[in-house]
Amino acid sequence: MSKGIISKEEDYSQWYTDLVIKADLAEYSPVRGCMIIKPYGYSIWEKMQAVLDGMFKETGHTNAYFPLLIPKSFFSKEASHVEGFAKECAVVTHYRLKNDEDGNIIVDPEAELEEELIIRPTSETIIWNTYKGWIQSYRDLPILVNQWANVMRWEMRTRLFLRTSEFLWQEGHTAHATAEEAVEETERMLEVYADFAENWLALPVIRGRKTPNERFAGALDTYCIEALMQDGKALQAGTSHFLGQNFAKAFDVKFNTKENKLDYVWATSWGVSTRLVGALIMSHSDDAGLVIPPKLAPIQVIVVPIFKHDEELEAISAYVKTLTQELKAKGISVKFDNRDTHRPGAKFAEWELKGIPVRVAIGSRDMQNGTVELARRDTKTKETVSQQDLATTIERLLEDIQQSIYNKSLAFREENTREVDDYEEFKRLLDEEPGFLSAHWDGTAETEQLIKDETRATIRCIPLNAKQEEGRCIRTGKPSSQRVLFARAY
RNA sequence: CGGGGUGUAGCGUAGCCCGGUAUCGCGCCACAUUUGGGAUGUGGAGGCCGCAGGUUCGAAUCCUGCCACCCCGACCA
Repeated sequence: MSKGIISKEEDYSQWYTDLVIKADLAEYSPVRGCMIIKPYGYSIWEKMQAVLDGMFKETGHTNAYFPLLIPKSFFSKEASHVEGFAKECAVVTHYRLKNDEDGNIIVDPEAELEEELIIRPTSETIIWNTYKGWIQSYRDLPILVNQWANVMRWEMRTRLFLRTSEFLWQEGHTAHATAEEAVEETERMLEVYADFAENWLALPVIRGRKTPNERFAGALDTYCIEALMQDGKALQAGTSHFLGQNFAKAFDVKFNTKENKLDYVWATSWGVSTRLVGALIMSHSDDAGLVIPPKLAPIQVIVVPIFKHDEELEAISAYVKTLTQELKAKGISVKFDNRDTHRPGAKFAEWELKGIPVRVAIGSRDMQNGTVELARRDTKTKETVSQQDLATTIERLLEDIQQSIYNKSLAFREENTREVDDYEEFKRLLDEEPGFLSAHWDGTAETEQLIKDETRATIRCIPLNAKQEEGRCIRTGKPSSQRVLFARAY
């Protein structure tokens, strides 16, 4: 176990917080519910952004930017949307401060805004207000826009990365001529997220649809990817919404069809956030610190020299310089930790805490033998290998780590996904062996709510690949045609 | 907003009942010895004891008010 980090077993949620702080990912800010993302944490987010952005471009999207502030009146236009977000909006009411008689800074009561402005909790309203001006004809469609932005939702209970009042995300907003095309887009982007989660985050996810209760405010259908964390709780890792014509109607966005008829535009929106950093931490890390999948690690290889004298360090440095060039030629990022202020053991612990996938330790003995000590973070194993073709050895090792982290997470999820047909057993499992529970549900919001009230478990999703199977609702015994996934969730 | 708790050095804390300007550890700085898994020794710096009043010769300690944060619940990517 690492210094200053409580073990996962003892207190999972404290373990998570310790890790975020100790690994230098983020810290608390002076403002409640907001966090400071530190350079190391931000560099992970940047890697995610770069990959996702590439995927969005690949699927035909382009980036744009819409304002942080949204006129309050925009919000009231889509009824369920207001209802969903009203309780957590920060509102800007004034535009000036001044000094009062005592010299204190106060809000200038004279500087009240005519129309209050909402700090965006999401951008559908301002975007659809804008799209109205962009769309007249089917020839203007589709519009495939994404924006990278911050948003604010005044959360009551916050946790670093998982739920903060302000967070960073991307939100895609597309406009289409037909419902089919919009649904296709919704599903396409869900698959982009699933692909990203599985092949980059090494995080297996369930693709599914939300129940009406859990839908995005203003959506006709919400698709999601759900992941299982190491404590058996579920985490929604990304969502993609089919918005139907709701926003087009609210903002009066009509277009001329090919048949020269007037119709409302079909919409989608989809997003993932810095919550993914939290998902990354919670799914792979251990008591020694972070475990970052190689494809997202800001530094993939750390090289630690072991030396007694400057001459030894020089000899090692010369070798490391060559190695570094070879690794960089293969697109592998590497850092040489030649600080003389820390001893090797301290460096090992530090880089383990930060989750660097591969460590190369090299001392005089290795230099004589033509070897290095190669350690992998995920399994904490190490072996002595030849310097011959080391860059290639490392390249393969990184691929192997990426795959085995994924396999491990997948095995964990499979072990902790259980089919249940008895309500008492359902409740027992939630308490004693938390994970996904696959159970029949009668399809009503009432039963869903009842189960939630009684067990604190929610329907995470209706899996897309679920097989049709006759059964009886776990709570009411009414007939059901397929299983849905329940879990306690973040 | 309800229930519980905590504010003392960068971090974690002792002291508070029973008033006398603050303890210990980590970290930090200097020097020396060290370096194949978190080094050791010696010396040193660092505090408006959350804020504002009050009681008192004297308040981290007692009293009053305020503020902030954390944990548990209702809301959520």
